[in-house]
Amino acid sequence: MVVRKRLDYGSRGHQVPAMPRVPSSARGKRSTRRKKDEMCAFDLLATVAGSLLVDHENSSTVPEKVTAASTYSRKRKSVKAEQRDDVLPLNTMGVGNCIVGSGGASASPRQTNICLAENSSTQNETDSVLESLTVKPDMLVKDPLFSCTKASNCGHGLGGIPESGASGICHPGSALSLEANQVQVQQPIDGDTAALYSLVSSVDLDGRPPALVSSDSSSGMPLFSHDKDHNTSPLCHAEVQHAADRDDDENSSWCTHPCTTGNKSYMPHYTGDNRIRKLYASKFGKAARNKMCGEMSNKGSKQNFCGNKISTTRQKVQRAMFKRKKIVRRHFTPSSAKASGASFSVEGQNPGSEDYNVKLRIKSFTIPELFIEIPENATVGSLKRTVMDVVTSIIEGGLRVGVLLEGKNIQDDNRTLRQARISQGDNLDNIDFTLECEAGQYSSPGIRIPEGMDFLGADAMKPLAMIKCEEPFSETKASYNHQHSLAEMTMQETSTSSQAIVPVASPKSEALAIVPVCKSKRPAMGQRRIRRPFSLPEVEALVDAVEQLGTGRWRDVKMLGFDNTDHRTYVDLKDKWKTLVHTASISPQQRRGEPVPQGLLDRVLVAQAYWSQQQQLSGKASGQGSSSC
DNA sequence: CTTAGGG
DNA sequence: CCCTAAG
Repeated sequence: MVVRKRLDYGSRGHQVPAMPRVPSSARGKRSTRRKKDEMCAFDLLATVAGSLLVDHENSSTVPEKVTAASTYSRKRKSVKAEQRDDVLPLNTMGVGNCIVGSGGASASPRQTNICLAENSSTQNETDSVLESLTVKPDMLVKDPLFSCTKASNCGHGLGGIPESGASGICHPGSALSLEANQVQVQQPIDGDTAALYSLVSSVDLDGRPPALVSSDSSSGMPLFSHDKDHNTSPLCHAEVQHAADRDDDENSSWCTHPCTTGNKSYMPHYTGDNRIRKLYASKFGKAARNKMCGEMSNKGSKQNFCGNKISTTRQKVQRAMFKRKKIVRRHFTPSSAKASGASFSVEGQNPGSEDYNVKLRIKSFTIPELFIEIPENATVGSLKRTVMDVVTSIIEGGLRVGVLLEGKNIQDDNRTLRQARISQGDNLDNIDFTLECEAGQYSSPGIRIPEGMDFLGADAMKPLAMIKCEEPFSETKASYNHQHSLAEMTMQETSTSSQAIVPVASPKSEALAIVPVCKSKRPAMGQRRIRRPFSLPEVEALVDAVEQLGTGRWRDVKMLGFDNTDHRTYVDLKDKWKTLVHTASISPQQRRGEPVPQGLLDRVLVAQAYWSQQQQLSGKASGQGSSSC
């Protein structure tokens, strides 16, 4: 193997003497890092997809008019996860029940199931190419509470790394649908259309009914003000429990102090000045920036706001390194989600009076047009995760609820349900809801499952998926069908209007699919790369390379052992070495993650000791001008 | 762009 | 894995 050397590396010898055994003392300094509470896709899905029951029991306590505006935008809250036991694995690929994102050591068991239902008859089920299949996350929650499960590590599959490799593409006609728990809300039958919107909308982003929003006095970060009108609408009887959305299993080795890892002794609320600034800047700042991007570009005022994001040239450079071989070929069109199959049942209807009970249920929630490019050896788990990320991205952007009566969109929010004839029994079967991306917030036009993830073969639960944004113009697109092309062209042509809503014929839904096109040049700017734990072969390669080259030449280490691995930068390798040294220096009981063979760890310690000694010596030598050793 | 080191 | 100062 040839190591290309830089010119300025001429002086150092590369021969590797026998390495002395030296007791290790290296102990990386570490710190606890709390993973951002990210909204779990499952929360979101359950939220959006929650069956809706409109019940008119206590109409007397209900304000006559509830406007949509009063409950539209809610602070997103996570809903306490409940264990569910009726997951419905429908994976037709025979993979069975696959949990996307294991809960790890988190306190509450959380899991997410996304089932893949195959709709197309054209694919080969025996190979593992997830091609042309219908992605259908299917979730059932049995009880009427607003319960949901979640994958504790979901939500941060962002910031993908482009990679070369063949990819398959999910059939554009894929539909993503789910059924979820029920949310009961009470609603006067004579309420406004807006009130109906509100009820649907109120279970949207936070998974909490509006009436309960303000009750969360214990919520951790009171950074957002609650809605003022929270008490104006005691309509919801959904029992919603909330809890901080933890990410307990996100104990990245490079950011977790050994003392704090085992016990989740995080300090969620502690923030020193600096820390608070940083946290705020990096997390909310980023989020805010992203939002700003969407909003500002929506208004066409400062489209390049995002592009000009404060970023040092170094960062750009470093990121550019990842972009070099970008071959992202997944495309996802976040079309509007249509809550289809809404069915109504009417109880005790009393047409003459204002007292009828109307039960209204959204049975499923469909997101048509999911384009996912999938490499040959992607796993089912990776696909699930991808879908999760996609859906999260969609829903996080905010959703707008529309009400369709007999296919016609009811625009007037102030009309009463009666006026809108929604109260009439004979057309209750013809009500649909639409959920549309709010303000074109969707920010992940590219998504991709990296290939080559399963070095060890088996872990379908690894968080493999990643979302990757790319410039719409960059490379040749894989050949999609017309529909895709249309969406794609649309994206390119509406560059100034990320809010543009483009009708796209959807094979799966008779209704018009509305595609809010969000096209910002760099939608995922600032997205964190997905965490990809080093596999054993990778570790071996790293150790090999470091043994030969030493610890100060990470670029060469990369070239020696990871030259064809785009997603590992030399910084990554350096970091991994750091963690390896740390891992090797702690007791095996304290180690987490994929166990590294002790033999390898021993080599790590030896190499580390040797090369650090070499560095010291060379430092001395150069300091003293001349010295031989 | 690379390294080194803190977060 | 991110960020950044410093070569």
